[in-house]
Amino acid sequence: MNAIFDALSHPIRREVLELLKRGGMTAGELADHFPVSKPTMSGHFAKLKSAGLILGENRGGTIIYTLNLSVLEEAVMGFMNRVRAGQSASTRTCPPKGETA
Amino acid sequence: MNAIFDALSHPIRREVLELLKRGGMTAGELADHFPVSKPTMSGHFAKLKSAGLILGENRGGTIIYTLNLSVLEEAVMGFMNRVRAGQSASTRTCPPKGETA
DNA sequence: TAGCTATTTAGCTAATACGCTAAACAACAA
DNA sequence: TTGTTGTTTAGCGTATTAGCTAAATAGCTA
Repeated sequence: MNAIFDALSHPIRREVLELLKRGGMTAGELADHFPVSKPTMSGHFAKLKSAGLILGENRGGTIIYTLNLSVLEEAVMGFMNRVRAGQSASTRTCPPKGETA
Repeated sequence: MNAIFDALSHPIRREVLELLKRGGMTAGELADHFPVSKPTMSGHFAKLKSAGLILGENRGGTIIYTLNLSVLEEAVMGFMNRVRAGQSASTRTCPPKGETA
């Protein structure tokens, strides 16, 4: 939980997650999207990875990072549900089961 | 966006939001739930307030904080939708409109 | 082997964040 | 006015974070 929200607190790291939504990208490709050095980006990747939000696959010299969406979903939606618990239907994200949207 | 995710990065601040889900509480009531000093809690309230996540109403000497859920919803769900965009139906949070859950 | 590309690690600086105590401020009661 | 309660502000110490450059590591190609 903590590591995940910590990881989400930096705008570059949130944007990395967005870039990965369509599939894997190499560390270099990702780094090229941001105006900071590659070592700095490597630190951001490390934080995202240790939070479990991305996975790194080593493909001979280059590393392909992919989004681990389920971990993000579970942490963020779990928190939102805890904050919303007991709220009225008007603020629910989804309709109750068995009802039409 | 940034201020909101920054505010969410500290576990005490997330828990404050959860405590406020059922209604307003005074700064002192909130502070009593945590093992840190009141000045420290005051700093956490200030951060939550400047992010727009809570509102403080001054009722003669004591301050009542309330959750501003819509700001939290908009930021967090907005981000989740950006990260999910283009994902398959199996990972969607809600069923498409007009379908039964 | 050497050389090239991709990425991380090491080491540093500067800025930010979090905690504390003591003091200040505001509202109310005696 | 004095005291009491509730809360924030001021000031400080320490830890963490984010950025940099330079160097190290890993894998490929020739």
